[in-house]
Amino acid sequence: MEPLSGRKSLTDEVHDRLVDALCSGALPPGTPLRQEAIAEELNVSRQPVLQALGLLRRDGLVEPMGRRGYRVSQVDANLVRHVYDLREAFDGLAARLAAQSLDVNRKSALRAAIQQGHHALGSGDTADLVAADVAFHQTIYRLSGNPLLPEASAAVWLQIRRVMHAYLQSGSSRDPIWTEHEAIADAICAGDGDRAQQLAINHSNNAKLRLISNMKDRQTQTN
Amino acid sequence: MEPLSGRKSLTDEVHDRLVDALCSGALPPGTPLRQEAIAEELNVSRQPVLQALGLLRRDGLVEPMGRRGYRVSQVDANLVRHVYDLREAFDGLAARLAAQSLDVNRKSALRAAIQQGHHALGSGDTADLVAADVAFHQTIYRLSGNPLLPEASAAVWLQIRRVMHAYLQSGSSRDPIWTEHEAIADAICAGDGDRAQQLAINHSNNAKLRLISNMKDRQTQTN
DNA sequence: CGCCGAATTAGTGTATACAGTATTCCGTAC
DNA sequence: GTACGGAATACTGTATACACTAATTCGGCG
Repeated sequence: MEPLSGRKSLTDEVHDRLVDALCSGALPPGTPLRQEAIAEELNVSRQPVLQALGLLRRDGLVEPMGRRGYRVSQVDANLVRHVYDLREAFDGLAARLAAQSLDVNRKSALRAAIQQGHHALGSGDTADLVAADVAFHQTIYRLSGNPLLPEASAAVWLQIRRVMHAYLQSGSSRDPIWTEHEAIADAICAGDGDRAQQLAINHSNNAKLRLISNMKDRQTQTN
Repeated sequence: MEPLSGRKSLTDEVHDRLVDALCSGALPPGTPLRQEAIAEELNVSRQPVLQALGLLRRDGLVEPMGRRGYRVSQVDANLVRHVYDLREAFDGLAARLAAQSLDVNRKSALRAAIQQGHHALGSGDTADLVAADVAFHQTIYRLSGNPLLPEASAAVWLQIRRVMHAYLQSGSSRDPIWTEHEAIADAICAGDGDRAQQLAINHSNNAKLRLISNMKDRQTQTN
């Protein structure tokens, strides 16, 4: 039996809740965050909130404003570029390793993830779409067999969630993402590490370009 | 003027102190860690220690043992492989970006780092050698212009510090490292992104092989 | 002598209390 | 009317106190 360590600490729960709020746009960039208000909102003491905010600061989602509380950090095209440069490295590595792995049921795992993606495409719910995308890539990470990969990329993926949510919600095209996903999955199942890596890199690059272009459109739109 | 925010929190200071102790081998793998003892040792309350241990858990340097405290996490060849697979991705990206950057004084920065390395080689102190190696690669990270890179790779580099310290202390050859460093620096200064990336990848790969072989030697030696 | 179960203990995570500091606000001088 | 300086304020971060839980010990029973 596994140790059944499902009982998370309040700090982690607060962290998760804040992450969800930040990535879904419920707390847009610039929003001030005060520990006491959050603690009251979640019915916990300030202590777990303090720690969760410290983690979010490390994740780059939040920045301290002097001694006068925290603030949701801004997102600009430069940040997106840096985030996706890192993602390119993570995804490339993961795809290559996953293709080289000899996990027998990797095909079924990838197929299930793609299935979830098509389901989300059908529902059209933005949150579902983001969740399915994240799940697909986390699946590859898991198949890579490198247990450090998810943790190392966690902060980057939080930023990706935030940016992707805004992108998808703006009503941009959603299909190319999942056709690219299928190509990556095929290469992994075929055991072609080089091709999988290259496709993953291209996928990240395409996403980056789509996002930045979309951001500029939205920016000029609001001017 | 910069905000002069040099005054770090106690949590961060405790974290740094523990990191040093873990990476220098003062707290070898398996050592149990109790919050109260650490707090007393450092003359702080248990609160910053609790938070620092939480960070170390995320970094993978420490693991909780039930409700009976923490323990310094183990190091084995598999972990080293995973750590260096990730390092390969980080270093490759950083070297490529640094070569493409147009920072005018990157040459002097790299030269200074190599200078520090030669100085450490002369002194022969293990801690200095590790510090110089870390500083060299952090310099490349900084030159890459990607501000997320240091934070994203932080946990991996803590593991590297730990492993490298043990390796260098075992009296293994130290020169090849710095000749490889010079080659990487040359490629970056020449603006050859592809070559810099490939050299960085090879460097990481060589280090991985050296480390794993050394670990196996030491293991059979102690049997 | 070994095994089971209650009492003890050791150690964490959370809540509350405290202290300190940057920011704000306001009164005063110029 | 504006600039300066000091008091008030609004936060954070740290220390202490509390609660709870799993491991350990020890006594009774088979």
